[in-house]
Amino acid sequence: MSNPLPPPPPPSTHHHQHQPLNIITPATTSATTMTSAPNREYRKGNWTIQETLTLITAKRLDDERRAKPSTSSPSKPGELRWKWIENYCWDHGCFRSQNQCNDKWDNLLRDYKKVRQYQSSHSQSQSSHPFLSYWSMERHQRKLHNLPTNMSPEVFEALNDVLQRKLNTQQQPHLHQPSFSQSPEQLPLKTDQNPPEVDAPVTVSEESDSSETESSENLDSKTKRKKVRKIGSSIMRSASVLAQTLKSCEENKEKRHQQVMELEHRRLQIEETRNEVNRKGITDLVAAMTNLSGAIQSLIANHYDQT
DNA sequence: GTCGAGGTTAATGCAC
DNA sequence: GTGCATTAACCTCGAC
Repeated sequence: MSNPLPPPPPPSTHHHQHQPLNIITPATTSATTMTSAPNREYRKGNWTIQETLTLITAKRLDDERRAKPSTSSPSKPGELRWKWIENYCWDHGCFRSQNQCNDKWDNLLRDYKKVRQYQSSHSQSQSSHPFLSYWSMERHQRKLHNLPTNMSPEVFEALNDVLQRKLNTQQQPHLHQPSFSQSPEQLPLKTDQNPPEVDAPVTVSEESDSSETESSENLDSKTKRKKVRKIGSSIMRSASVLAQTLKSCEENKEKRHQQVMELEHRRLQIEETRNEVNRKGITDLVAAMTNLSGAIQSLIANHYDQT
């Protein structure tokens, strides 16, 4: 578990690209209880999946840490959230700065939401042609749909987990709505939902916002749009659950009807067979009687001849 | 100040 | 070398 490698110092931090605040940070502002390095050389370049997963874990732990009201330090005054995450990452072999973590998180969320949006909104199109899941798409197909081309399932799952936990912890204190506290995979990936082509290639409904009794006089159109989106997504989710239930109900009804028809058909067949057997029995009986009477008659005739 | 969302830019790698 | 795709990083805005 422990990372054997020390922070790999990049050989040279020559040509920079818009370097964030802290290429080498004294970390004097670190308010976490974790590692506080005197100076750090942050890794550049693309994020590996392992780094990404570490970041996601850090984010989840940070959310949990902050969600607990009673714990020692939910958020110390002045504490920089992303500094805590940076420290966690640093302790787990991901040598990135807080800004890098923040940016990466933003970009991850964008991709995640695109995929989730696609999965949930297109899943219903089974009527005409089968829904092509993001995960079974080719690269170029993903591109066609303006989706990230290489989101890995592990990362998606991990993000999903974090967002679900967050959503649940946000909802629980206010109102207990067990209906949507499902397991991580459920919400976005149950692709059989029924989103009625609602429109708007907008970003995803993050959460079904519950506390919105605030005054909305000063909200500009953008804010309104966001709220409408949230409400819309809540309605969509409810509608999809309802549609799912109705659909399965309808399917069960149809199945039962088919079973009844099948039974009826079988009963008729049996009836017919029985009739056939009866008819044949009677015919045989008549033939036997005829034979018998013929035999009796010839017997009588013989008797008279002898006398 | 923090956070999320969204737009944008710059660096990088790859194919031709 | 050029064009394109990808992605890290920057920037702005609004909400809290």
